[in-house]
Amino acid sequence: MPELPEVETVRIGLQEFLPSQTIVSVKSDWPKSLAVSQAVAREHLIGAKIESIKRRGKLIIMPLSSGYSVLIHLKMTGQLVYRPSHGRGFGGGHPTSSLINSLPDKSTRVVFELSQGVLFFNDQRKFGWVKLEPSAGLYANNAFLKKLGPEPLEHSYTFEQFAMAFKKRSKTSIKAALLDQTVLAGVGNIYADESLFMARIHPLTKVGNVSAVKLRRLFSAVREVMSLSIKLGGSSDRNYVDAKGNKGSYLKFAQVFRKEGSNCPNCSQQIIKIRVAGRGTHLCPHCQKLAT
DNA sequence: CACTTGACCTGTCCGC
DNA sequence: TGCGGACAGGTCAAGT
Repeated sequence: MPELPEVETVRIGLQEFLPSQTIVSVKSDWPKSLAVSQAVAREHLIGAKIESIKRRGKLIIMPLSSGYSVLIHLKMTGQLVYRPSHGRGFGGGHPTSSLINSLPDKSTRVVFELSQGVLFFNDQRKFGWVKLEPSAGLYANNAFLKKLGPEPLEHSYTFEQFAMAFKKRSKTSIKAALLDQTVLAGVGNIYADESLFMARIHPLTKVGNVSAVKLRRLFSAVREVMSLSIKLGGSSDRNYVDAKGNKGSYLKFAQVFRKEGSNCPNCSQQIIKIRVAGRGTHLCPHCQKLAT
């Protein structure tokens, strides 16, 4: 479920509470969720201090004082929810409008007991994972990180980089290329569909058949759509919540995603759902014509 | 090599 | 109400 805007929203939430806290204990009941041996955990995880919360693509990275970093991938249904210890609320006197009432629950896979609270990693489908790797050379050594394409929201990211990466995928569909994390990092199914609609490109269009003008429009659309979603706290279908357990509201503003059967906001023809690159894909067949 | 498909899991929804 | 099958926002291994 979580794509770049959701993971960034989680990161922002964790950043508020976790840095400088010490990890007291870590427990897991599903080995694949916590891919860290007991010995390594004892040596480099327990007793270490969390220094900061970073994000790369859809991956959360927490550098520790031990010289190791905790890596967390939420995949489809992962949640990272922080609960402060008794007497240490979220502050401001506001009640926490959390949608998750009591934790742990039946999808809790990993529990991090911290010096001032508890961090829960919940994951209904068990696709997500927590790993621990040395911080030195992490971005060059980690198999996932070293293949990851550029961050689309970095100011330094240019259209030329974007176009260059797509050029190498000229025979595949534009949607498959957008979802390819080695082309650019962080786009998933929701933002692929929304970006392609905004750029008026049919998802099945071969990359090589997308005009320069439309490719430039797509570059802007990806950044616009994901920036807006971060402002709105991401997209919540049924699983996604942020670090406090709150849902995001982006889907209220979605133009085509899960809108099949309703009218296109641009031309009022019916939005349809098809299958592209093995994924449910939403588009307006009138606004997004297949270029050949 | 580029590209596509199935597997990893649980839960929900839809049609019979 | 019960049951089978399709499907769900991600990524990797294995296939063509």
